Parts: sequence; C-alpha cells; structure tokens
Amino acid sequence: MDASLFTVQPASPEPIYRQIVEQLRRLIAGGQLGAGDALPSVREVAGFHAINPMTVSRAYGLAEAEGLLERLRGRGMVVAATGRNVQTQAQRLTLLEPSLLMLARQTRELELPADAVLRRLARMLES
Amino acid sequence: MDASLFTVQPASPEPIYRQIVEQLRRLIAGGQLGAGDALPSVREVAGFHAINPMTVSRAYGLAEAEGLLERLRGRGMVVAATGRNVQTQAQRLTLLEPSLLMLARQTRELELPADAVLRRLARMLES
Amino acid sequence: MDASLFTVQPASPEPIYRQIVEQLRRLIAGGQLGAGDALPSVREVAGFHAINPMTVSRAYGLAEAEGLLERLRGRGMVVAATGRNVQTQAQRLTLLEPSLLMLARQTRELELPADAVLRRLARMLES
Amino acid sequence: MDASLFTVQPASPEPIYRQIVEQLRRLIAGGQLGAGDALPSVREVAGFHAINPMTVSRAYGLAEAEGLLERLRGRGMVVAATGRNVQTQAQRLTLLEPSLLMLARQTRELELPADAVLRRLARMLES
DNA sequence: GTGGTCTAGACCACG
DNA sequence: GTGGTCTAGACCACA
Repeated sequence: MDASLFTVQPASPEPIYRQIVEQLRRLIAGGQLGAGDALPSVREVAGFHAINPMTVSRAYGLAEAEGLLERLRGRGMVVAATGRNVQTQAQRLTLLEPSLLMLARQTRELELPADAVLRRLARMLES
Repeated sequence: MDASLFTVQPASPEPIYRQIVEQLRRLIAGGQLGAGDALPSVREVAGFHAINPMTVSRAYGLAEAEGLLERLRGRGMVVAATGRNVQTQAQRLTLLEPSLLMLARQTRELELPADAVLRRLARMLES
Repeated sequence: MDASLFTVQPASPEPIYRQIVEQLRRLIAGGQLGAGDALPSVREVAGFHAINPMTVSRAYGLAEAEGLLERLRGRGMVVAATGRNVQTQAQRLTLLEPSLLMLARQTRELELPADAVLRRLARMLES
Repeated sequence: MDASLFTVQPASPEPIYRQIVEQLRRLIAGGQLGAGDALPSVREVAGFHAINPMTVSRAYGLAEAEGLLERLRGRGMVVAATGRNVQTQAQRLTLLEPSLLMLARQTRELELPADAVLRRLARMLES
C-alpha cells in the first residue's frame, strides 16, 4: 500500500488526525480515491510518518463515521461506495474556499500585488 | 486605536494568540504598521473581539520577544524600530510561501485545474 | 524526573516563569542538561514548588521559542539538539556578566573593600 | 545637583522606584551620602534618566517613610540625621548578601570554576 | 500520562 | 489609563 498517500505536518497547529481526514475528503472528492480502493494500514501510515498509530486510527474512525470509508473485516479500510464520492468541479472549488480566503487575507496584509501572488501560485501548480 | 486591526477566528485550529502574532508579522513586513506606530491596547482588542485580555497580552508579549514590538512603560505597545521592518516584495512573498504550498497541495488533491483556481483567487484579490 | 531541578523564589521581583527560563539557559550552557535530556513535567514542577502549572508551561513555551527545548508530542519536553548547547567557559562567563556588574556597583555604593567581598564570595563558592 | 547619582535600568524586572530606594540605602550605609546632604530634585533625576517624575517622587517618598530621607520645606530632600546612617562593614556586607547568593547560585548552574569568577570580579572592582 | 489554550478575576507596576 | 503576573479550573490534542 502507499503509505505516502498522506502529507503530515506534526508541527502544524492543525491536529494530525484532522489533517488526514481532510486529505481523505479531498482525495475522494477529486476522484483520486475511488469507491472500493484500499487504504494503507494504520501501521503503515504510522510507521512511515513516525506518528502514533492511535492518531491514524482516530482519523480512519472519524472518516468512517463521516461515511467516507468503510471497514471491511480482514481487509482493512476501503473507500465507501456511497455514490456521491466524486463531486463536480464547482463543489470541489467550494472545498478550497477557506484556504483561498486565508490566502487572500494574507496577501492583503502583506500588501502584495495580486499578479505577483498569482504568478507564484501558477508556477507551483505547473510542477 | 483601531481594535479592528486584527482578524480573529476563535473557531480556527490555530490558537488566537498566534493568529495575532502572525498578522502582526505580516502587517509590519508589508509596511501597514511602521516603526513607532501605536497598537490598540490589550483591553481594546480583547473587548472588540470578545476574547480574554490575557490572550491578547500573550500575543503582544511574544511579538515583543520576537523584536516586532516594543513596550513603552505605562503607554502601551508600539512597533519596534529595528530597521528590518518593511521588507522587499520578495521577502514578503516568502512569508506567503507556506500558505501557497498548502493551497497547491489541496488543489492537486482535489484534482482541480490550475486555471479554475487561479481565476477564483484573482477575483477575490480584486475586491 | 527531578522536579527540584529549579530554584523558585516567589517573592523575587523577577517573574517566576523568567526565573525558570534563565535557569534553563544556564543549566544547558553549563552542560548539566544535555541534548535530549527529559525535563520534569509541567505538573511535577508546579506541584513541587506549589505554583500554577500554567506558570511553568509558560516558561517551557518561551524556552521552546528560544530554541532551548523541544516538545515531543505527548511525551513532554526535552533539551533541544541545536548544537550550540554546551558553551565554552568564556561564553558562560558572559552569561554571568550582568550579575557581576550589579554586584560591583553595589559594592562601590556600599564603599566596601574589594577583598572583603571577594573573601565572602570565595567562602560561598567552596560549599 | 548630581542627577547621575543613581543608576537606573528601565528594562530590569526590578521596579525603577525600588532600584532608587535600594541605591539610596546603600549610598547612605556606605557613607557616600551623609546626614544633611541634599538630593537631586525629582525633576532633575526624572529628566536625566528619561523616566516619569512620579516614579522618582515615589522612591523619595518611600525613602522618607523608611527614615532615610527628610523633606525640608523649600529645600527639597536631604539625607536624614538619624544617627544610625553609616553602618559597620559587617552590616554593609549583609546588605550585599542577597546579590552574593544569587551570583553563587548562577556560578554553580553554569558549572564555572570559582577562581575564574573571582578573578573576573576582582578586575571589575579595581577599576 | 504529556503539553496547550482559554477564561475569569485578583493584584502589581508604571503614567 | 497602560501592560504584566499569577491563580484556579475547564477542556483539547496526543501517547
């Protein structure tokens, strides 16, 4: 399994388990994880990122409660088959809204010209 | 003083005191707060945002330890005269880097096309 | 852990949290605390000295911001591995300079002969 | 009058008014200020050190309450004629005791050899 | 168990 | 009026 599926930043103020849940939400909404896809095991993720297994387990549990994942006995967690997995582009843009608003606010506070920020972001998105 | 200088989101996972410190860092780097400018008093900020004065005080204290602010005994806090206050546009773009990286990662996770995101951000930055 | 690592004087005009930070600075500079050493927990120190846990926490937090300590999530604070931990004798003498200057000034104000003061200090340092 | 009689450190955690009172106590105990000697006016001291006149006034008031100073109408403050002004060397060494203890503790925390500290202090006391 | 954040409120130092 | 220190206690995140 690909334990590097997630990006984890232990120094972030955002709790690790929530970082994982939100990445799951986006990967499923974007279609990179489709219904029935298997997830890396708790131990793999924990080992790879040097975090506590309980933290990963908690993230998976919350994602399950949210209907994103399903627990298959003996096979681990897989992406749930709820039908509304892949979302339209407009819906996915909505999931990005909070981060966009934060970026816009910081740009204004830093008195940065819009085009400089847009150019920098465009270059990032190319690679 | 202008107690609305800061934007505070109590629901954010980022601690309030750190939200304030980071806004201060950006406002000073961007030149919107210049050396010697007086800051709104702890009590004003606390009252305006309905948060505890100690939370604001903690932010001001950390900003002081960081060399961003100076305390004038009995008169309040002012922006420090450290010389490195206003930064070049390139330096300010660097302060935006973490948020840009986060946005780029989320865009990729959501499988969103770059131009849709850039257009949405551009519209936000216009207003 | 050894909660008696610190000496705390609640009656001193120097804030308790700063007393702790400065002792940490000296204990690390002197090598009595080495990189990776675990510190007594906030609750232990607070209980031992009958002070509020938040006061200790504040000291640890400042020491962390200063790069003296590192936080291991869920496991407590340890001395940071920054490389500049143990300092030369000359550097450590520099940390003593402010206290020496204060003592010299007071000696002069009291019109005390140097040798009387030096003899008194020598006897103290023996024990 | 000599407004430079006092040394004032606004950044010290010790309140300024107490810095002044304690210097007065030492200067009188050591005989550098004798009964009847006039003190610099509140305004002179405040102007010279760029501190608030109220702070100086408060120090003088406390020194008066302590019997160190006397207020002479129209002539300002003078050193009181209480007889026990100049103290024996042993008494004066006692006034130095707290600072000596602090220095000894810091020396131990820094793991500094006694002779290095004593030599540094001796050189300071010569000049 | 670890540290962290926030609150409400008392009291201090300084102007 | 300004900021600062400390307390007591609730609640959160993580192991």
